[in-house]
Amino acid sequence: MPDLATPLNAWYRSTARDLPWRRPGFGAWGTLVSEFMLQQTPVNRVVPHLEAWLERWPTPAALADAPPAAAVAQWANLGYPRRALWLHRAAIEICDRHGGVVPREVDALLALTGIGDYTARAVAVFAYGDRHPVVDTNTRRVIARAVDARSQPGPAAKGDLAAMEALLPRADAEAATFNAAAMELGATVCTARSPRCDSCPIAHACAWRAAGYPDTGDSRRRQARYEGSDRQARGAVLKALREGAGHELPAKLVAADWADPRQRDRAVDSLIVDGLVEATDGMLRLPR
DNA sequence: AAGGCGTGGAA
DNA sequence: TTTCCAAGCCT
Repeated sequence: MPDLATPLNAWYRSTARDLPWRRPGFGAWGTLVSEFMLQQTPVNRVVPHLEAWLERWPTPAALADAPPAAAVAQWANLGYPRRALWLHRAAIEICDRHGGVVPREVDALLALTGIGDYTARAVAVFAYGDRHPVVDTNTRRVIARAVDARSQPGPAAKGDLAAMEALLPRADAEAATFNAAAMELGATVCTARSPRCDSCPIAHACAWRAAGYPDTGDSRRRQARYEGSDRQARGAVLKALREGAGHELPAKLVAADWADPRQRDRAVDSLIVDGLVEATDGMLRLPR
């Protein structure tokens, strides 16, 4: 396997996007919040919400002191609102277990609510500069192509970490840059559709290119249709509560115009199970 | 371990 | 219009 880090890191240093969480001294809390928001939400939509969030809650303690309803409401339309609830819980856990300081150890990060293999290592690497493999969907696609000569990655697997570890430079700082560079390449050049191989800094070393760009199939999961789904109904219920005064409304008025009333009720019930909604004597509200 | 979970922009 | 896709996590 040829060295990918030297050309990729050089490319990153000259062309990487200027993003808030890449500013020097951005801080571990900012990094943690950004990573929560970036879980399945595009970069461009995250940036303004991240800045507003950190202005309101500049520390884990500040968020931990707020009611969960405030976090869910501030999350606005970023999607997957359970992440707001999980981030709020993580802030409480950081205060309870770590004195209000975002932990540095991967195991401690993994033990926080809403943090998995990706986010734990992203914080340890990008906030603290430690040496770990950081593997997201971009990195998996870059490795699938450059190393495994496949057109698309398989489903996320534990072995992904070892595959990235094998490519990682020895020095901490170079390893951190390589982690970020692999993600950046996947996000801007080695994209899922229509990759820009002409502009790729590691095209000369790419196994997929050497093999003639074979279509090796696509094992990714298909997302269920959103229009008319329970998920869309949940979204409508939560949107109403977010925008209601005091994040509270008479149950009968919440998404009252939803076409299928039984689906609406099902959505409310599932939101209550998830802790995103509370019900008391005819009222629905975001969790206090 | 396969499926559920929001939202909006691009192709 | 429909489908795809986006710095995943949890159960």
